[in-house]
Amino acid sequence: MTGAGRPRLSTKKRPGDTAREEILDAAAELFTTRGFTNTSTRVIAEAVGLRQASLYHHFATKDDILDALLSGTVDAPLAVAQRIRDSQAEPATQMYALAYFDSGQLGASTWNLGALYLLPELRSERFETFCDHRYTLMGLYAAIASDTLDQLDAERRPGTEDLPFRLVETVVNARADRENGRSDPTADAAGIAAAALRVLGWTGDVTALHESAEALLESVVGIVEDGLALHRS
Amino acid sequence: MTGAGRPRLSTKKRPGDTAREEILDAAAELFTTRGFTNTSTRVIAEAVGLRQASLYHHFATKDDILDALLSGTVDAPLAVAQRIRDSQAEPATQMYALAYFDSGQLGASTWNLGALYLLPELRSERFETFCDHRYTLMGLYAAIASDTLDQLDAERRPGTEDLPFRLVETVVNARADRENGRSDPTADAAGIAAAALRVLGWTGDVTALHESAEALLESVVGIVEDGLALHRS
DNA sequence: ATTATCTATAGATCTATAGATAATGC
DNA sequence: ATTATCTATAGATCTATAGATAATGC
Repeated sequence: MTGAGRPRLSTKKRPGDTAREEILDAAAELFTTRGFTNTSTRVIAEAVGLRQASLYHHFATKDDILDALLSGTVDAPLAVAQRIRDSQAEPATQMYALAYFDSGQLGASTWNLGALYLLPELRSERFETFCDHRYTLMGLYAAIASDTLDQLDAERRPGTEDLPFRLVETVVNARADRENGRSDPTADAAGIAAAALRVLGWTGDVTALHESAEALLESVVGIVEDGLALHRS
Repeated sequence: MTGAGRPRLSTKKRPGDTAREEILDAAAELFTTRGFTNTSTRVIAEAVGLRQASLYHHFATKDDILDALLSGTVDAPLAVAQRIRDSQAEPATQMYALAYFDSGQLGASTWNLGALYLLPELRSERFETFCDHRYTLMGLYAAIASDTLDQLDAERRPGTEDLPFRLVETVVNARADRENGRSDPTADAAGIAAAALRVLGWTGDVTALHESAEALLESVVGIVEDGLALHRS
């Protein structure tokens, strides 16, 4: 696996099977801890054990590194959401499953990349694809939430169907504050999923929902992961 | 009010009674639309109609500008939260009032400064005071949420008392997405406040709560605004 | 005299490109 | 021959300071 090419001056410093993965790992840490604009290509290269110019063999621009990282965070949730929506499960089960899966991912990923979603830089055309995917995911959340509301047939306030998505996103903020030294008794993935349903007006028992959601996810996540792995290779 | 000092080359371009206010207004727009690190002191000065170096007569560093903006967003909510907590109102009324006031402010402020809360730059010592104030506010939310949970005496999941604060913060994300061209039927302040209570397990009628919260705020906000104005002068 | 601006600039960046070099693979 | 690295550098920034200048205020 050492392969062709002039050898590096430095030994390997980052996990990853390819230079590309090593770079993404270093960039993810640096972007989340020091900020995107504040992280120079030189410090990324240093963290990997490369010279600054060598990054440009793998990524044409610094924006491309950011895009690769962000797209990596939305592809899996989007595929899962689509399969959940196409399933025959009850809306409430779909809602719980989606919120549970995503808040689990956001909470457990190596770096808190969700903290980059608010970057004004993302408004540039370069990130249009990523933003489209994220908005599609948001739309699926709203659709499932809307189905759930229909079933509960409580009074509907405008905007309520956006709240489950927003609630899941708060995992990012809670994690950022925790990493800033704030010791928080943050809600876990099941707590967020349950809250997403309460926000929609669900007042029933959550244990049964948790079970059916787990079953739904089991039938969905395996297929998605195979699909993504296939896509990558 | 033109006052002493060499005249500017440019005419006035920003609202504000003092140069300081003009600078803060321009910086707020630029930091939120182009990012903090990505906004140079030169473009701030240009937006105000000043030369770059002239900024330094009013702020010693660029960080000081950011700190002034951020502190401005947390001082009023913190004062309001403290008075609400000290009031004799029911916990649920306190919770609703606080969430209602803050999401109103976050949604209606001229610039979406809340989008800057996740900046890694804030980890530096320079912003310790701001972060402390924000964490104090978070603590007051948690305390009021905890009182509300006690009164509802439902089963308590760990982390639930943090959710109202997080839910209010989502106004920032919804607004950022809306300003990015995403047309959202976002929940308004009353919608967020009601959701904050549902998340805690409140299933009762929200109309009465809204009324009592309005009354509580009326008794509290006037005093707070006088206090802050006094403090400023 | 004090104030708020101005001009000019030092010194330190930063991104991306050009072209050389040292491996492997055929 | 191809690949992945290296060295060197152009050109464009950016923050903050030094010191001059043109008003008002006393």
